[in-house]
Amino acid sequence: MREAGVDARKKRILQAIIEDYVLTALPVGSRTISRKYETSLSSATIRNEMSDLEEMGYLAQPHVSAGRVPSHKAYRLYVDGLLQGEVRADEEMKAFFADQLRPTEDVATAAAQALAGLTRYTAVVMMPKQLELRVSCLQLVPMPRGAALLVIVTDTGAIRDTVIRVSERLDSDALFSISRLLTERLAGRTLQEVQEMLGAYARMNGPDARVLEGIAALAAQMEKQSAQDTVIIAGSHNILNYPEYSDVEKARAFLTALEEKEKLTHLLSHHDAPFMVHIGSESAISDMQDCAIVTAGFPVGRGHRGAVGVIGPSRMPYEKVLSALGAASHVLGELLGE
Amino acid sequence: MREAGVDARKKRILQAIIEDYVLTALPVGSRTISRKYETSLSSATIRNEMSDLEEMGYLAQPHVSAGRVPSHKAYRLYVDGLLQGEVRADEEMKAFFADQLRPTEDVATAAAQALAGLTRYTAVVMMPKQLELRVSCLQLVPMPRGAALLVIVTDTGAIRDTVIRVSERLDSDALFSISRLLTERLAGRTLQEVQEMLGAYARMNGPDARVLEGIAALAAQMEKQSAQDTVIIAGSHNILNYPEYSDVEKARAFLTALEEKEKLTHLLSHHDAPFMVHIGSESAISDMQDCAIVTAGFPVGRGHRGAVGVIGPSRMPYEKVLSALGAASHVLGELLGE
DNA sequence: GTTAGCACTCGACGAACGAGAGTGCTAACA
DNA sequence: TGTTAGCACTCTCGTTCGTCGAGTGCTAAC
Repeated sequence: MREAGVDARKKRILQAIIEDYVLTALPVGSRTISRKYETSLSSATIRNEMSDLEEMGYLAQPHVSAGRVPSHKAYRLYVDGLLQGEVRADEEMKAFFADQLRPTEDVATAAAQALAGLTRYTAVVMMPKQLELRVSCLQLVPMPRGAALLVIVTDTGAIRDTVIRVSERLDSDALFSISRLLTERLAGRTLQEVQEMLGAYARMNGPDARVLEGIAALAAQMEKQSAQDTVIIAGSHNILNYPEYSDVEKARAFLTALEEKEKLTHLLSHHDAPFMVHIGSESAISDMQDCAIVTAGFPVGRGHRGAVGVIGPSRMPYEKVLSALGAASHVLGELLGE
Repeated sequence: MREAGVDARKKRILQAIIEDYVLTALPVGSRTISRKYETSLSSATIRNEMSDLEEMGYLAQPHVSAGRVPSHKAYRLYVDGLLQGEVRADEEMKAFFADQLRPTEDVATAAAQALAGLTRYTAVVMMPKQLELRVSCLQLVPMPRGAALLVIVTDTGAIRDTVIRVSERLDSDALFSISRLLTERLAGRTLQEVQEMLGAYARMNGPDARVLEGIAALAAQMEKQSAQDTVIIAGSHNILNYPEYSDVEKARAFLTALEEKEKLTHLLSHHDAPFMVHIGSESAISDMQDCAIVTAGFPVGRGHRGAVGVIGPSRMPYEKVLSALGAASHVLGELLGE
């Protein structure tokens, strides 16, 4: 083995192969490259180079008389090249977001949907778990027919609500007094503490124990939900648009794998670099072997970080996806960071 | 044509064919029926009967040497028979619901998910549009860092909220005073009126016009959403479990058709009988030609009716689906009716 | 180092064919 | 008159075989 390096020309050829394959999903032959990309070289020359690249593990042949297909290693080289450069945030994506800024918790959902819609891939957003959430405000809003909406707001701005039954006698002023009392007593406490305190009260208190029970239940639910990373998925069946998944069994396996969110969470929660790209088997999720997962992190306050990602076939226009992700993570960071 | 009727034996045979076909999705031969169902008759006899049934339009042959497949007309006869009898509400389904009674608006979502999970088909819930919604209460809940959660509750118990920015000077008492004032002025008004009134105020009022604008925007959004029937879909990719959709193109067409909710809405909103079954082309949604849609209505108050439905291949265990739907509509009616 | 030429390989596609499933028809039977 | 056995017939499915074409690797010439 005299020459082990990937020289500039090999790199150009490899890039051409990748770009052609991303477009067509068909093995790329030497003639195609010679015609469409490296017009100054003949197909024979390209063949020699391709042969070298195959030996180095960057290309593979589905069978001997087919063209070449880029390997995971090739995508990796290509993507690393992209990540070296500046990732430019996609302006279209940013504009898309700007229109529908709704600073409630469901920005994450909106972001996932926007990303899935624009990239035509599957998008995921991971919101990290938040331990030790402290109650900031607690309010009962009157509703018709002896009901009330119980709202809990935490110091991080998380909101959760539920409808509870209350005595018909309580009018809106009474509910406000109760709210104020409860907020005074409970503000600054963790959800855990709130549950404990209310458990104690509820056993003593007679008539309006229902309210306290409702609060305890909501606090419990809120604590449970916030104690684990949550993953939001959008555009899951975009995958059906790609020939890689023209087999229903594969598509089903993919969709089922998406439902089991643990692995996805794991992948998304170890996110140090601004962008990460997991290609093929690197992702360690079976049923997603020929997928790539491109992710970007964003701050959500208190030093925690969430992540947003796009899942599609390894054959993916990484540059576009990266810039869309850049825009999404930027906007999410602005909305959800401190 | 001497005898035009479907006598009892023909009916039994037809039923056997349908039930076998529902299980296997394979054309049913005369031998199968003679062996598994009508053991006292020979296959030749069954063949004669099947031939008659085919002539009457109840059966079809994919090709001459295959077994028979029930036609839409056959399903129709079968289903009409079922609908004559009592539809027993599925106890498992009911129990499932009882566990997670959450009387907020997302019961509809929960119902759809439960139904999709238990039937393994696609489930839809339609909530009818509500015109002339009147505000019952309006409340600002303090949030950290100069924000507030604005909650609007209507006389029907519908809730919508959004986060708005407010002056940092406003503490929870101030917000309550504003809430009380606003509720006094606006309670009983329609969402339309609220928007008009606030538009007028906001132009005059200086500093806290933001709050009024926020309310007007939320009222507008709420009015827009409630002015049209909304459809909630769950388990859309359950369809991939059935051989009818082993072709990716078909599956994709189906999923795309689901996204366009107008036709679905139309189908679900004309719901007079307690149960309705649309089979095949009856449903008039292309891309769902070999589907059946089974629906049940439920009351949502004010004389309006919502509907819950299950969409799957025509080959469907109608009895089970009907009883699951019965349970779902019963529970939804109890939670959402007056 | 590059290129033209050529033999070779392998998958896709279509035709031919046998096996198997299921039918319709006829004739015999109760 | 209704039921059944028997049989010829039809059609699909899977297999095999041969052809076509795309694309390669190798060699020799530039």
